[in-house]
Amino acid sequence: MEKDTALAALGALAQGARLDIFRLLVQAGSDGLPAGQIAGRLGLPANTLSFHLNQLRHAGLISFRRESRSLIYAAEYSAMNALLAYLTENCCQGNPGACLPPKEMNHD
Amino acid sequence: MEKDTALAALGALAQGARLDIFRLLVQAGSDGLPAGQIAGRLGLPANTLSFHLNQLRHAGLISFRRESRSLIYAAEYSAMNALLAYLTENCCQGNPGACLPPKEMNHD
DNA sequence: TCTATAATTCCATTATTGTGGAATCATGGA
DNA sequence: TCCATGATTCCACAATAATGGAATTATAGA
Repeated sequence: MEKDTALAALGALAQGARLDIFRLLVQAGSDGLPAGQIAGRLGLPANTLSFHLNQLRHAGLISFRRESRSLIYAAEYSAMNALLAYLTENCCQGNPGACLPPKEMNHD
Repeated sequence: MEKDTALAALGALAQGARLDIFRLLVQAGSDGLPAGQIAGRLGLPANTLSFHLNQLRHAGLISFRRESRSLIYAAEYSAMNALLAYLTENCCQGNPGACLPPKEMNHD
């Protein structure tokens, strides 16, 4: 991942309303949520929400699709995972056991 | 993790110089690096570096210890890991297989 | 085509943040 | 005690970001 991409993503997440929006979408899964529903759940004015959705979108953290009159936003998990990887890259002089939490196997 | 803590950490990382500093320390491991060496490697004026180290420290992402005339800074891995966990909390309606990368076992 | 709804864009105001020069503090050695 | 070194704090200026009112665009139904 490029540094600029990571910076854009971190900058997008470093704001209360946007962090809430992003986590809401992360939790919602790939079905996503229409803008109006996000505004309702978080109590944000439509234009303010729109501004923040744009920031998240430009940072590559969310995407949207139109469904009739609604725009449905969803988290971009690949961007999120790339960011997490960037932060921990080459940690501890290449000995990640020293700092990363023990990973578990998937159970599926 | 508290939202405010996550916001502080993200805000601290959402800046070019600080992202470089933090990643340098993550890579350096728990031995850490003296401020002067960080300044040298990243080409930052001492006072500017000091300002950024303070931001990272207040966000809980790094800590320091004195060793003679040097202050040695080191990444706080627990804070980093808590942040990563916060971002992915309850993802995909509790079905993380849908968005998180497959975890592997440690080999040690 | 007229109206209602969902959402966005434009704009001005306010607040926050980053930067580096100069002064200061802390430590250790002569 | 005096000096050199490593680092921080103080301060003012410049740049960037967040907010919400009003106007605008897109879609669908009567």
